[in-house]
Amino acid sequence: MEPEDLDSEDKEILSWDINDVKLPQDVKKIDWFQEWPDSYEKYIYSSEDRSAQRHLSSWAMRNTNNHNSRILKKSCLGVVVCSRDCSAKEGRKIYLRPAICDKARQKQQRKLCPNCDGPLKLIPCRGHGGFPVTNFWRHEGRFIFFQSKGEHDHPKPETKMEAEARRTVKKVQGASSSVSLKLNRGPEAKSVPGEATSWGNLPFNWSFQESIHLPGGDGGPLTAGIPHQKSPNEFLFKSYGLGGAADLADPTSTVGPSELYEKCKVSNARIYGAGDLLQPPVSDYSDLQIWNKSAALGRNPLNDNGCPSYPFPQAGWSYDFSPPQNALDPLSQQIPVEPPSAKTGCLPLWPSPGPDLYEEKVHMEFNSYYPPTTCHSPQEDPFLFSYTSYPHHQYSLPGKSSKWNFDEEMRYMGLDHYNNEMLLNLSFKM
DNA sequence: TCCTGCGGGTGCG
DNA sequence: CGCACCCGCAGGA
Repeated sequence: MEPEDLDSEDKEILSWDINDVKLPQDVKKIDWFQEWPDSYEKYIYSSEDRSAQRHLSSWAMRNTNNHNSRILKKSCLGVVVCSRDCSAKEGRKIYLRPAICDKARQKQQRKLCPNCDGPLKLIPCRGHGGFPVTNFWRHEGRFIFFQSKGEHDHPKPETKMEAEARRTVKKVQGASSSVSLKLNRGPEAKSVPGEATSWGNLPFNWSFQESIHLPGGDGGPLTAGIPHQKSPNEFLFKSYGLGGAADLADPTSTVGPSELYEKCKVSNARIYGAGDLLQPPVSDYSDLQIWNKSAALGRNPLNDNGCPSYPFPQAGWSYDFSPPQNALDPLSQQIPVEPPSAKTGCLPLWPSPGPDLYEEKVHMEFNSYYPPTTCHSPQEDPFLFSYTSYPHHQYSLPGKSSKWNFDEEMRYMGLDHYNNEMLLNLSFKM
């Protein structure tokens, strides 16, 4: 949003503070959920945004009692690193997610580095005047107001899901090292040549996206040349094992951040709908086919399944179509959509998917098990599968998925399935 | 077992 | 008074 485009009303909406007695209610633009809010940022989410409802953040944020039941305050715990500063494969650093629970965190710090068995150490966050960065959440009417104070002065930890998946895998590994991975593979699953096959390799094959140091980078989180810090392709890399798209996914690739982002745009475009690139031709109604198909089922194909069910179209609401600064919550991020309107003159989502791509999408939606949500976040979107050309990952979830129909998938896709999916993908990486 | 939110309580500036 | 932080509790996954 350009400042000069702001009218006084917009300015008023932007000038709120989380502590204000009265927060703006005439909100015209709700924000994409920000997984990695940093600096002094404010966002207004829909009260139906599941990620916002859960006050999620990929930073390790713990609850802080501010003795104000109206405003939830959370403070950052920093990141757990290897005190030996060891490096995993491809020079990736170990940035673990601090446990939120105090006891669990103490326990965590007694554990050893999963890479080198060295002691772990917690780097506290001191990004807010020497104190941890704080996030504030406040539910007000149809909106959830978010405000962050401070700038994280440490690398990003694993995301919550990565940490959970790592724990899960570790548990599985400990419980039965002889369990055949075949149990987790669908009949169509194929191992990818060159992939490691040990569970023990897991974390270093996928979970340390934050330590990815692109050539020319500053060694910190991905920022240079990229307006957000975590591209969907990073997620694809770590969770979907898109090793086939080496130049996109491989953190050791010589592709620089800007180039990477340019390449990302292709697959991001549909989702983020950002800028000129993302404006689909008005004549392109292929997405509406999906919409209509699903409308027949009485649900919004783009945000159903426990994702915010925005009244769609929602008069008077729109989303900022600039790219989110952070990756979306893969869990439940709705895709902010705006119906075709005189205002934007464009359709909300993918830029210009041709018929073939559309067909592929439909095929995958109905015939393949795919990342379990129809909240098509960039990370999960089956469309990205088509773009990223990685057919190996069209597999079926044994048993359960075989009886799923479209409607059930819409209904049931959630974190658990997501995690299942992650594990399935992990198995491909190993 | 851990996450999350709540709230009582303490200490500091 | 605001803030950071400790602690325990409860509900949930």
